[in-house]
Parts: sequence; C-alpha cells; structure tokens
Amino acid sequence: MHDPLTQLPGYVLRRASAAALARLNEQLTPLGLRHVDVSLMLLVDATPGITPSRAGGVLDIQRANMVPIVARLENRGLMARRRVDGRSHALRLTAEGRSQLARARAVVARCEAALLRPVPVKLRPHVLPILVALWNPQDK
Amino acid sequence: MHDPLTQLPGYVLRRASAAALARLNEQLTPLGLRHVDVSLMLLVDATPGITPSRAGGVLDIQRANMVPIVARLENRGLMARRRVDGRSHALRLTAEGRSQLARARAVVARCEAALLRPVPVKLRPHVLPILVALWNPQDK
DNA sequence: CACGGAATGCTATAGTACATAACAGTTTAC
DNA sequence: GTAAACTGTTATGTACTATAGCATTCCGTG
Repeated sequence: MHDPLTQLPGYVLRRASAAALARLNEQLTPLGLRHVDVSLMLLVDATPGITPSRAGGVLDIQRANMVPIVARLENRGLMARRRVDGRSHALRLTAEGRSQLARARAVVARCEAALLRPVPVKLRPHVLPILVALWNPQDK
Repeated sequence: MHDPLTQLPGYVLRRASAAALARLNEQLTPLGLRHVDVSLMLLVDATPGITPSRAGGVLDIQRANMVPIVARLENRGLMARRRVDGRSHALRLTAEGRSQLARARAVVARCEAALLRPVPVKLRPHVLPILVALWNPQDK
C-alpha cells in the first residue's frame, strides 16, 4: 500500500505540523494553556508593550480573533492591558504570567526536542533553514 | 523586532504548513475542491476499492468525518461507492473524477513546486526526508 | 451453529480555529 | 479641519476535528 501522498512535501508538511501541534497542545493542557496562548505570551515577553493589533500582525492572527485570546489571558491574570492611546492597548505579562510562561517554555523545549530527535544529526542544522524557506514561498 | 518564535522549528513548521495549505486551497477553489478532497481522491486513485474506514486510517480522518467528504464527492459525480460487504463500501473514482483529479494534480504540482522553490537547491534533497522525520516523532 | 466481540457506516453534537463585515471612537495626514 | 487610516470590538459564518452512541454486519471461538 504505497501511499502517493507521502511523496508530496506539502502533504507531509501538513501532517507533521498537525501531529506536532496536537502533541504540544496535549502537553500544554496541564498548564491550562493552548499553543496560541504560548505564542502570544512569548511575543509579548520579547516585545513588552506591543499592541494586540501588532501582535496579530506578527503571529498572523486577525484583530478580531485576538480579542478572546487576550481576554482569556487577562482574565487569568497572566497578561495586563494598559491604555497607551485612545485606541491602542499595550500588552505586558504579569508576574504570574512570566512564571507561567517559564513553565510553558519548558514544555515547548521538550516538544521541540522530541520533534527534532528522529531527524538524523547530520541533517538537523538544515531543519530550521528549510522550514523558514518553506514558510516564505515565491508565489507563482 | 527579533521574533523569538522564528527560532522554534515547531512554530515555523506550523506557519509554513498553514501558509502552504491556504495557497493550495486558494488554487483549488476554481475546481470546487478542497485539499482534503484531493488527498482522498489521490488515495482512492492509487488504491481503488479502498473503504472509507481504511482511507480515514491512512489520511488520519475519523470515520465520522469521512461521511460528508465522501458524500460530497459522490454527489458531484466524482466518486462512486459500491457495497462490497454488508457494512463496507468500496470507493472508486468515476471517469469524471479521474479527469477532475488530473486537473487537481496540476494544481498540486504547481503548489509543490512553489513551495520548494525558495529552498536552496543543495538542500532540496533533504526536504522530504526531514519532513518525514518530523512527522514520525519519538514520543517522550 | 451460536454467540460475543469487533468492525463499519452513520447521526448528532460540540469545540476549536479562522475569516469577513461592520461599527464607534481615535488618531494621523494633508 | 476634514478625510483617511487605525484600533478594538461584536457578530457571524465556515471549515476542521473529536466524541459518543447506534444499528447493522462480520468474524472467531467454543
């Protein structure tokens, strides 16, 4: 039963992504976080004061879809919003948010390691460059 | 604004997958197909008579979620179901399904080519092996 | 052969992710 | 100062995925 789909990088890319994402979310469940929460927290931690709109631009999340994500993290006391403008909000992690992020980082590191483990050592340096290249495609 | 997320293979994997999938679905729109339709049609074409249950096993689609997919393709005259068993159905492509698949194949080939284009030529042979390795992770 | 377990297709349902349109208030640019 | 652009937000729709449960059918073992 030779599967014709496993010859297609695009298909394997999708399956690999789905599998990795499922594993990450599973490992994140005990922390009460989802992968999107962690990605936003990582970004806010690296860029304190970033607005939801800009964060959404970096993470490719629509403004409208940022609302419930930020609200959830704020309600849990992990993130704080401060008016910096009549319309803009500056995002920052609370102390509890930072400590929760530290735990999430450990989970992420474990998942990333598990992800790379089956890749032959000689190929590992090429993983990130290849993925970045696949991410930025020449259209047409 | 150095994004800490672009250092994480898992994150870049997800973004690359999402971008590639969006482009594929966009290109597939004129054919009235979605990526999941094409993956099923490719599988059925390569394995005529496969049952929805087995196809779902290969494609990692739950049995329950196969129903509307198969029904849609059957209603459009692209796929046919034949009782082979009291409970099982054998799936085959109709003639129209095969010709539609040929068009879809061209779209897929174009997308795959666009996906690989930004990868340096020297690294391209490693793309598929790396993706397959990332797909089959050592758990723990 | 009978019977219990497993498999298949299916319905219904829920949750999650993602996209679009519209809107009020605010800022920016000319 | 007025028009255009931006921000956060609500509402809404669509696609994808997961689960539970059900009726029917097949299979293997006694």
